[in-house]
Amino acid sequence: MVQIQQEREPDKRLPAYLQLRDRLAARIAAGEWRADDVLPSENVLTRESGLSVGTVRRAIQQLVDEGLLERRQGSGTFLRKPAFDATLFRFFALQPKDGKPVIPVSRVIARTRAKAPSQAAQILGTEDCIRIDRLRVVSDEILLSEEIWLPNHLFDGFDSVDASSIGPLLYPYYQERYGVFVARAEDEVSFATASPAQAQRLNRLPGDPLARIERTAFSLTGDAIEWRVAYGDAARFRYRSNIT
Amino acid sequence: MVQIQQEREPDKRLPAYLQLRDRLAARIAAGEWRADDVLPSENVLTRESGLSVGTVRRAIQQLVDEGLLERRQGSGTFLRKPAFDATLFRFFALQPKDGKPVIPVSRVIARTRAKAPSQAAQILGTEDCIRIDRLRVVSDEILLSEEIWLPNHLFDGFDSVDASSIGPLLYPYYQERYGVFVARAEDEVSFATASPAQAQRLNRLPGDPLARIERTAFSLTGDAIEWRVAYGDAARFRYRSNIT
DNA sequence: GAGTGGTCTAGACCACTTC
DNA sequence: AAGTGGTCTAGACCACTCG
Repeated sequence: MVQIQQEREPDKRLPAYLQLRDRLAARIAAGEWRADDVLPSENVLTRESGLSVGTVRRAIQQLVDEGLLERRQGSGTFLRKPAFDATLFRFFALQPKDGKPVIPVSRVIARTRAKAPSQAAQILGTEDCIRIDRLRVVSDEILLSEEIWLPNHLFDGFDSVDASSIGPLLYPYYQERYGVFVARAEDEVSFATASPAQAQRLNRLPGDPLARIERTAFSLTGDAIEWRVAYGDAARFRYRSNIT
Repeated sequence: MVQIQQEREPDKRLPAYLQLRDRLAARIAAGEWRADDVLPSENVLTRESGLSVGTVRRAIQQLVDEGLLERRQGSGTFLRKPAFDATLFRFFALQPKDGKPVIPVSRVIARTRAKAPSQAAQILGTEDCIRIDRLRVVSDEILLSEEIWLPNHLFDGFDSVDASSIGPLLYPYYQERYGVFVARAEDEVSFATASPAQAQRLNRLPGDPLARIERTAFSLTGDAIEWRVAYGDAARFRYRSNIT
């Protein structure tokens, strides 16, 4: 039932530091370490790999830059918990200004195996998908209505696992149960008006302005592994980003 | 009239590679090289600085990561043109899907020396500012209405320079005329409805839905040097970003 | 004090661009 | 062929954390 996402064989033509990065990424995806675990030290990796410290450091730094690892001088290199499932919500106005982001409760409405809409199918590379409909709720107030599409071949059986075992954040769950590690995502924000169905779900009126957040999530190998679209009250919406 | 932004003296307690990065950043801000110019090679910088190649490379890599420089194997290290003044517009729906972003024409409405609103004053660290009001127009269609605040002490005389000499992009102009190099920016997207004045400017109706983009731009030294807020038709608005 | 990561050296060799 | 950046080595010493 559960299947592990295959990491591609490290390409021998790639520089050594990238090959090591890929091997480490594969071990992370395979669940060898849990969030906040210490990875082997530079010394150990140097011996294991037969490379010099500098090269090992470069492979590790690569994964730090990708946001997967965190280094602490004097203590070690740690696996970071993937936290950006929560980032959608940091951007809503009701979040406390400076405190930790509140993670909304999930209320799953439906999970079905279904044919993905063409946009999702094109991005995910298959029509055979699992669809999840859920609401995100903070203190009894409905914040967001989400529709999530997953390729069935990676998440076989997701439509029938016990809902209570899933929890409010999906990305850690993807990793634990399916070995699919979400490394980065692309968001597109736009504005829309509520359809009657959306209005009912969000406890608003048809025609009310909504913020629309469309997201594609990518694995460590760069493959799209989830497509979702979320709607919420435009008036309370706030989205921050950095440009370089 | 024109004054160059002072780069802070490199802190001797900082690692050598960061001190070199700061010195290079200061030379870039001072206008020593223009966009697409070649910077001195690793070899030259190694001799000049008395550091080893590895350390010099690290300083350069830092500036590459910050988006300022670009390295091309076999030819050299080049100064990139700051291009993200145009990024606001890449996100509007009327942009060609895959082509190069269209840079809208600027129509400056007013430039005045004025007291900044409290938010801008707090971010910029002064109330004594220059305010610029302008429209951004693509093929005779009004896309955005912008209000830009600059600290007067950095941009002395900006309210009275010849408007025709400025051009559609401000950031290159800041660098050329005032030695202020915009290194990064923070955007915040939210939703609003048009006031009568905004509606008139944007050729829309009062109460119409608008996208609001608020931006703070930072110099190489990390100081906020511009605050702006822009409004445009919500229906055509589209904003993309990457999460890691 | 032992172990960790952070900085730095002084080279080597390779791949690529340019003339 | 000369010059550039890209990769890699095999160390050194330092700053920090933790038991």
